[in-house]
Amino acid sequence: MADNRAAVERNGGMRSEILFAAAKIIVEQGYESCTMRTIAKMVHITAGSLYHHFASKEEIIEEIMNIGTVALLHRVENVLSELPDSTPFPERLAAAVDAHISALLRPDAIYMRVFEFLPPVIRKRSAAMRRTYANLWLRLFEGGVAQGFIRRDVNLAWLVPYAISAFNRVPDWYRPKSRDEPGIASFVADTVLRGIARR
Amino acid sequence: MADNRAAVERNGGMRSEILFAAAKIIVEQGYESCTMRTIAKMVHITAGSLYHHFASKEEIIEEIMNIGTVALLHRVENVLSELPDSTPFPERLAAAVDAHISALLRPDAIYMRVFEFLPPVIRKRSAAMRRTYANLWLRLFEGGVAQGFIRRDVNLAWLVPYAISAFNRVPDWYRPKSRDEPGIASFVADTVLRGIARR
Amino acid sequence: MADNRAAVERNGGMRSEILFAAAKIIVEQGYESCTMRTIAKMVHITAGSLYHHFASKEEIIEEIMNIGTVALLHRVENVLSELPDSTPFPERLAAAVDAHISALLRPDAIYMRVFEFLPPVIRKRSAAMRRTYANLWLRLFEGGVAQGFIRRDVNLAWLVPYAISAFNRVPDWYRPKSRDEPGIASFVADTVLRGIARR
Amino acid sequence: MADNRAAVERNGGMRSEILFAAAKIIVEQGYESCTMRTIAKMVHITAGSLYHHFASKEEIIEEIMNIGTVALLHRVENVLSELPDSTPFPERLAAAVDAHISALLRPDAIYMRVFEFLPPVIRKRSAAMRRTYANLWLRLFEGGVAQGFIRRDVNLAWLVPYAISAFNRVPDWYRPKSRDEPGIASFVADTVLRGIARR
DNA sequence: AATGAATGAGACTTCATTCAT
DNA sequence: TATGAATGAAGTCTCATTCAT
Repeated sequence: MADNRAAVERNGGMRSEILFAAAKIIVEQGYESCTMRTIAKMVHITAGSLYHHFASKEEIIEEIMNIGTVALLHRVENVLSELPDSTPFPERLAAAVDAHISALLRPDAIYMRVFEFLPPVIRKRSAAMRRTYANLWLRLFEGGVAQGFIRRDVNLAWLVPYAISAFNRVPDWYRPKSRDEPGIASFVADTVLRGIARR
Repeated sequence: MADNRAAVERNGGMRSEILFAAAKIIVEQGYESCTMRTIAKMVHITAGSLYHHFASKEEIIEEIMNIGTVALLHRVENVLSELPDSTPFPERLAAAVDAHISALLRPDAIYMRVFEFLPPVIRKRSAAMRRTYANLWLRLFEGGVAQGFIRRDVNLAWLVPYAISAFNRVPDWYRPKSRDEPGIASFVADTVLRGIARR
Repeated sequence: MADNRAAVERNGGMRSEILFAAAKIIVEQGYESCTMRTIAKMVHITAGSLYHHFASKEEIIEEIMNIGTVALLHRVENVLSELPDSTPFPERLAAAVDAHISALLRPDAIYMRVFEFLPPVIRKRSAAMRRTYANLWLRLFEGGVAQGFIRRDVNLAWLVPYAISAFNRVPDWYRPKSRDEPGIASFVADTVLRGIARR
Repeated sequence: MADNRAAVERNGGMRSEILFAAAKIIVEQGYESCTMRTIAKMVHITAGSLYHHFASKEEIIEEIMNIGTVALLHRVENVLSELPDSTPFPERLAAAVDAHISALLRPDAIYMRVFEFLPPVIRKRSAAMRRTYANLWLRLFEGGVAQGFIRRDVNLAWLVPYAISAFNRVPDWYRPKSRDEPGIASFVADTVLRGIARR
């Protein structure tokens, strides 16, 4: 459930193996190294055989991108929806930031990290879904404003992409020491919260 | 002087024309579109002729990457060094953030923006120089701590890459309305400062 | 009976469905579009399943080609054999030309039209059968000579392929206006007859 | 001047070598055998190198097709324009038929024969030029009608494609015995003329 | 019979690079 | 310096065919 790899695996083992292999290559070696040949080699078939499972390379990449985006969206949505409605904003924010960042940091959360490695041209294709995700955060912050936790002069239209882009880059520079070190998500959530808090 | 194009121009006009062309292509069309042929076409020579100026494509890319990093480094260094030593940390931070972000947002600051478009494999080659830049920010923040503006519990080893990566992504989502709108850099500097401030 | 689809249907419905599908694709979309996959899709099976009915693509194509040639041969033979032996040559010629051309023009006469769409390499394989068909026409014309309707100086060895190739191309350029317009066959028969007639 | 290979050769030896090689393969082995690799092999370069001379395979094929069509058009046009205006229709027809057919029969007239080997989809691209050629023949026949050599009831809209398609197929079946045997063109011209003649 | 997955060859094309001129 | 032609590797993709299930 770290990402929906399990869900994918239900139908067509090879199909999900291919998606996983491609995602792994992208995150570990970069988008340029992700060719039909390298993907095929990783799942022990030939490049041509990939076309029995996907119509094109584009389809593979797009599917990976969407899996990752949807997984991230669902994960944060779920975490927030499990909190009582009465939960104060700081706690909600901490939970959401933790959901986002700790998801990215899991060694098996390949799909969610893919997006950051894709060339801009391709990224644009998931613009709609990314906007949905951004809206989730916007509503979260709007709740914070309504509850009086956020200064009224904070421009939420800037805050949302600023925050999300900062979250997304954490795996680039953060090397966890112990597997469950919670510190980094707290640090980020705390820094963001104080950055926009009233008082 | 937005970046050190002038400096480059000293040794051979064509050489710098090539670098500029390659950088422009990368930022405007993506790394994938930056081939020896597209570069050559932009400077009105043939692909083969590029090899009279550079030993390989790698050399071109690497040089661009370094130019950008060095330019950014010098820019922020200069801004900070022009401030009196007595300048309080908040002001220094604001100046540095503004230097970094507004540099990236200038339409002609091609070199500095290149880095974000390069594949990870290539990016790694400028790790040393990026570390130098990170150290500049580390010293800045350490000053803030020494002056008592930053909480002692803030992990600067996390803060620096967190902040820099957030800065670098601003051009991805921020579309300036008027040419000289200063708001975005202030917003970022302010949010960061409050995020780490004592009290 | 326009072609011998009925005869084919005796052994195995699927077998003839495949042949018909392949012929249809060739005539309507061109030989290049006729792949094992496109054939399979048209008969609602998979490409691999085709091999339960035919040993190879070659076999399919060759069979179609032969069906068409044989169908044409039989059709013209039948028309001629139904005429009384006393029928004068001009009438026999008109009947034969009509049989050939109007067969090609029928929307359902797929098999007979296939030949003109096949690459030369493949066409050559039906050379023997085509020669048989040519001989039919040769005998027809020899009858015309014997009856004194054809000038003695006409080289029948040239006339036969010249005429047949002209007939075969009619569907390329002739677009019938009404379904039963008989004009085109008459035109061709008339032009050929006058072209070789005595006096 | 049999075709404009000479003219082509003036600019870029390799370019015309490629065109000639491709045309040769198409006529001798069929369109299916004409791949970038077979073309390249014939001119002793690699497949990739072909792209220094042509942007795509399509460009090569189209150029060949046009060279052939134009060459045929010019050839017949020239022959007719060299005849005095007073030349009676039968003589004009004989000259035109001879120009067309004997051109096709020359061993070096590769380009002009290519058209008949191309798949319909590709042929359509030269429809305009082929129409121009058809118009040339239409005017020729209209002259015959005006001079009273052709029966008024002959449908010229049918006659033109009927005749041209018959001419084009001559190389398929006619094997010249001596190099300059003129018989076949006379035979065809004669047969056509009598086929449509008044009286 | 039928399928779905796989294959290996080969299709067109692009790329960084080399080198004689 | 600059070029234009060439290369070899690699890219995506299609095809006829095979075979265990």
